[in-house]
Amino acid sequence: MLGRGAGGAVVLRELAADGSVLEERTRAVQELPSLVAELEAAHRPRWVWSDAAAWYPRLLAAGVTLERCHDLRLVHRILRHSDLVTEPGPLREATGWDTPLEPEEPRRDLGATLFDLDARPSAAHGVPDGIEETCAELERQLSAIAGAEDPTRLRLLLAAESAGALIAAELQTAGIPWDVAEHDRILTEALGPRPSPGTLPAQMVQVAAEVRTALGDPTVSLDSPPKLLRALHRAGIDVSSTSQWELQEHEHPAIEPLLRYKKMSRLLTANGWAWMDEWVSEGRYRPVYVPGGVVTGRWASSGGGALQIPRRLRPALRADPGWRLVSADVSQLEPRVLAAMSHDGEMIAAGAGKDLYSGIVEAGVVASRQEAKVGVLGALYGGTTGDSGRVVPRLRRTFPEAMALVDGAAATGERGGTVTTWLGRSSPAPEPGWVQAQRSANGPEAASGEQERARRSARDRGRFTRNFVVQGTAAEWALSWMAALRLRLAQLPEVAPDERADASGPVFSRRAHLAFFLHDEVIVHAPADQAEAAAAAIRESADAAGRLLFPGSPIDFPLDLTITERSAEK
DNA sequence: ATGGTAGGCGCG
DNA sequence: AAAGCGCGCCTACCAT
Repeated sequence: MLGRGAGGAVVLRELAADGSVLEERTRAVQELPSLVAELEAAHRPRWVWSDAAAWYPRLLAAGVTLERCHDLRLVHRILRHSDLVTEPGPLREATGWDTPLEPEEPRRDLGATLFDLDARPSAAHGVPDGIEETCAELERQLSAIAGAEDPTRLRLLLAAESAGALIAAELQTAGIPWDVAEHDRILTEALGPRPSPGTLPAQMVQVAAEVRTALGDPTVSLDSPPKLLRALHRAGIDVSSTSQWELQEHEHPAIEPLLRYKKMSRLLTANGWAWMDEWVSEGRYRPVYVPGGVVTGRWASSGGGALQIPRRLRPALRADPGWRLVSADVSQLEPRVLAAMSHDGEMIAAGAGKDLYSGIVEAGVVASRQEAKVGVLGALYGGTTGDSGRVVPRLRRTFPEAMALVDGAAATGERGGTVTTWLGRSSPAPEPGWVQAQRSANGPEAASGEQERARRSARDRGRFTRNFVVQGTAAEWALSWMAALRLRLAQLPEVAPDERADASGPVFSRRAHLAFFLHDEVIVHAPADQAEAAAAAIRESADAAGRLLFPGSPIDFPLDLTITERSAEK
């Protein structure tokens, strides 16, 4: 266990399995990496600390990686809400362990403040990290886990979540190998050459002129939705917003160039040259990942937009010379997870060894893959209208167990209840105001408008809980996948770093490492002669994750996997 | 000037 | 208004 001691020192406390203290040492923070490395090599312990985001980057910067940890902050957030926890003790009260997930300012200067205790993100947002409070929190958590309804399952979740905390820090340290020249080429092709600051790229200027001509309005601003909307109305285009999906329903010479302008504008403002200058350095894009940042357990990102990189920029993701990108994504992760959770034999069979949507077509439920996809998404999201509304009832007949699971989750949510993922993450309880509004809308004096609002709000919540169990369990599968993969990659031998690969820092320039994660997709950056081994590790880890979560289930999780030098747009 | 919100759009 | 989930980020806009 690591915690802060008096005078800025770090206390390292070794605990036995029964919680008794074996040994305690106090060290200056500069001495921490070497001591931790020594103990890691000797014992492979589970490191307990307040917050991996606070402790681990400095160890990584010193070249130290760890196998396992227990992240008190992330674990607390799960235990605090989990319905599996029957003896929560003080865990459900608001404490410093429930602080916001992310630092106020994304930290992109890991080197500068590496050994500056007060600059640590935890200090900034108040996670307690003194050794005694760290120890006390661990005791509370262990006791809550031991008393839980299904401690084995919960422990899987907590271990996976903590592994995710290690992985997120490692991803940021390693960075994504990013080809600035290719990025610039894509921008230049789409927008024209990089303009001087404060001016628009040439091709955007030209397209904007086309739009203004077609609208018969030489000065209208295309970047202000209200002004643009009025100009559209003046030109006889009857839209209620300026969004692309509404615009494309209309016939007018201004529409096509306007949609083109919007695409260009989006690319420039979200991932243009300014983004490149801010987020890419030394051939690495280093976004900030926020494990557990989404209520369902998915990761979020903070700064750099790691989870929103547009597909058209994917070719800028390029392996170092002599290295490869091994990319893999899971086909239809969420419906497969649902099939396994609900033991729906028909749905498991539809996806067995092939594309699940095609399997649904072959089962005779719908005529086309597109229908199958829209229907399944409607089932997961609670769609009631249009194409998905038409298909969902048929899915309900063919896949009764799967549909009963999500329908049940929706019904629970509508009643104000909480739902729980496969491994034990529960949805937050509704706000007291929500419960009150539902109660009063059901009372005898409720106005019809109030009733309608309350019903809509109940249905909204039902769609949230419906999706929560599936999205959350899929996130658990993905964490388990990455956790297994990380350990397998660590078994691959180190190689001699070349000059360019040094950009990954002292640890990851010498070995295959995770470089990117996006909900159901990973990219490993590996030396070329280890690419096949890395691919095998990715596959084995996916199988392992399936067996870990759903032992004995015939469910499979097929991957699309490629080994390339440059990421494909797809 | 600063801060919060909404529109819009990128990702799964 | 994307028919139906979860996010983050940019800009314009309006309140303070």
